[in-house]
Amino acid sequence: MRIGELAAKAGVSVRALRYYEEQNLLASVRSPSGQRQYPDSAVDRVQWIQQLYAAGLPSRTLVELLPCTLTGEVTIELLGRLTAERDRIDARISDLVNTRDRLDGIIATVTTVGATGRHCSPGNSTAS
Amino acid sequence: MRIGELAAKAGVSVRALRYYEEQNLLASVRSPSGQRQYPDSAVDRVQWIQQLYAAGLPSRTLVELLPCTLTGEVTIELLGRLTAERDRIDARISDLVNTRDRLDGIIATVTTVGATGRHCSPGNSTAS
DNA sequence: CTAAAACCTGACGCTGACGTCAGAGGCAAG
DNA sequence: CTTGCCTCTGACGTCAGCGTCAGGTTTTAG
Repeated sequence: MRIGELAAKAGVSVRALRYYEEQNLLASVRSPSGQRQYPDSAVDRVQWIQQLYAAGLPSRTLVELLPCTLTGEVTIELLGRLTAERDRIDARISDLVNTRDRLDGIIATVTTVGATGRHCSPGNSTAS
Repeated sequence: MRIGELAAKAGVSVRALRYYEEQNLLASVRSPSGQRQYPDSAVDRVQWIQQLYAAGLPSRTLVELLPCTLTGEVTIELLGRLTAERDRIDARISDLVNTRDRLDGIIATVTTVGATGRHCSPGNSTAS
């Protein structure tokens, strides 16, 4: 498939795909005229890249870890990096849960509310 | 307290605090000579700001939501924004858990490893 | 009193993951 | 053959949350 189709299927922009190639995250075979050709498997790969980006991993890290997350072959250093990143994600999860719970607490104190634009505060459930 | 002390106590840079003020996230009283003065409560406030930043909320959103997360007073629209952000954080947590689990799966297939620099793959537990 | 440390206001620099525009070539349809 | 969409390679623009430097004032320690 060509780049436009891959972009559509993976839900990213064409620019993003060319950027991934620039970062050595995604390879392509070139047609005689220079157009990029991708196998079907590229869709999953791109989505996995997106997921790791969303987890906060920068492209440098992805360059190192992406191959082994797909082949399952890894050196012991890479395994260390892998578990380290996993732990960092774990930590971020904890932080987010913490923040969400705190927001929930705040929301709970002002749950009972009047009409649009009205003011409300903790003791304002059925306003006088 | 002055800005340097606040920075130290809150664990952020002086520059960050001035930036927060620029973004109307953190107010200060000025001494006659123009130096910023903060109350003790500013430490908690700054840490809360940091936590919300870490949760992915941009400063524009913080400007709207920060006051009511501290006073408990909120309009119904703000309550909507508040729960919306909570839900977005929830979604991010789900994504991260998903990613972490996938990484865990990958790590599990290569857990038993040999010496530094050695190669390993799923069936390589007690290498020959 | 003086030197160091802390503070001030601009204002430009940085990083990362792209967006976007320019200018040119490819490719199937009518 | 030309219309129109897709693709190509640069290369500069963007945005956010600060870092950092310049050049000057204020506060503090000795």
